[in-house]
Amino acid sequence: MEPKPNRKEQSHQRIVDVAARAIRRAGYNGVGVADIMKEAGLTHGGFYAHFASRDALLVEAMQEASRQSIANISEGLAQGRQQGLSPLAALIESYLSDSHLADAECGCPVAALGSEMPRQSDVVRDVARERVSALISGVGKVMPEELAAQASLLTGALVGTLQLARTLGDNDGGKAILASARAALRAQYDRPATQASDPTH
Amino acid sequence: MEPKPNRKEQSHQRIVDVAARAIRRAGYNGVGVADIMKEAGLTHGGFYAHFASRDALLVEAMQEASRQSIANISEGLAQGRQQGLSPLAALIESYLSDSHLADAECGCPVAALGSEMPRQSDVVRDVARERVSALISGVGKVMPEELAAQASLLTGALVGTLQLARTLGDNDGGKAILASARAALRAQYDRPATQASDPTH
DNA sequence: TGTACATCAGTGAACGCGCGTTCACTGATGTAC
DNA sequence: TGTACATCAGTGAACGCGCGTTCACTGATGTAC
Repeated sequence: MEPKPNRKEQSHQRIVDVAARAIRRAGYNGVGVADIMKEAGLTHGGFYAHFASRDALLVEAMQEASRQSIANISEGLAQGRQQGLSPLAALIESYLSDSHLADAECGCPVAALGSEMPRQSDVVRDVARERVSALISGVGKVMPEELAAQASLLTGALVGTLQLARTLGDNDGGKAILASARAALRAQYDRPATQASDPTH
Repeated sequence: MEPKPNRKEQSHQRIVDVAARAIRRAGYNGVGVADIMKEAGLTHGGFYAHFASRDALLVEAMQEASRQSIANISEGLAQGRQQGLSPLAALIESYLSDSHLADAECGCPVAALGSEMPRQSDVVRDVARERVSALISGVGKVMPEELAAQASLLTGALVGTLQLARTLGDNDGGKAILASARAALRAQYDRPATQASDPTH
């Protein structure tokens, strides 16, 4: 299928990789085209041979960031399984981990960019919407069936709690919030014998 | 104490009011000094007679936005009480209401700016931290005592869920998430006879 | 294997624009007499 | 009540800078013979 990427494709991928990290570190508006090209070992003039516009790069960067984040989460689930955790417990522990607090650059783009997504141009917002929907349904697949109706709430809780912790700081303040949220979520969702709750009430 | 604001104080307050809405609508970087002054009926040249820098305005705008948001939430609690809701149920219903989804400009600044807060300059980030802490403790005061340990998790859930809904859009997609989150939260937290859960497990 | 040439990824100077900030000036407000 | 003057909030032109974008050019890659 994809035998060996040629020189241009390698450069393209390098730019997208750099941008995927840059937007999570500094926000959609936080890094310019010239910075990204420089970090990729190129000069800014060549940018438009790879992308029609800055927005077009943001779209690819969002997709790449999601790909990386999904891989990270999958790895967290696998590690949790080895430790005897349920998939849901492993998700909670890895998403709300101290390392995810500290390393936004390689973490979930929805948490890193949540409040900025509604304000982006149409193409960027479209891909953001898609990544949010995918995150919610991914979280839902990790939950036991009788709790699936709470997938969007749990997703919101994970994303929001991480943001609050990051605002308080990568120190005791932020870590304390994560620890308390992990404990509360596991007490709620991850009891061995879960009595089904009725969300329609 | 404050008998009657003179002309300059009136202008100052008008600029801060405009900015408090602008940052929630367009983000910290979304509106320039000139735009804000224009919307306040002034020209941009006079700005630095009121503020030492753009950042100084952002600090005051954050505080004003929080003041307004706290007033809105208090009003929601009062309305909920009239309808026979518990304080916690009223908070959930008003924070995750369709009108809060649609009207970010007048809503909670933590939800509107959550992912951008960690990236601001020191002074802006300091006030953001303070507002986040105040929001968490405010949420805690509305919760029954045995659930107080979950204040930061619930705050994260409210903030994150609203952001996800806003990204999906002020339409069926966003509204559906809010409705499901309201139902799930009230089923979890707002049962008439709450059996205390043990978050320390 | 070696040479001639076409292709094309990347370079770097330049553009127009909007931003935060500065400053000399204006014109209204309010006080002194 | 009316005039003269000081104060000061607000004006608008100008600044330097960084951004996204364009484009003529360079130099390396790879194919044809």
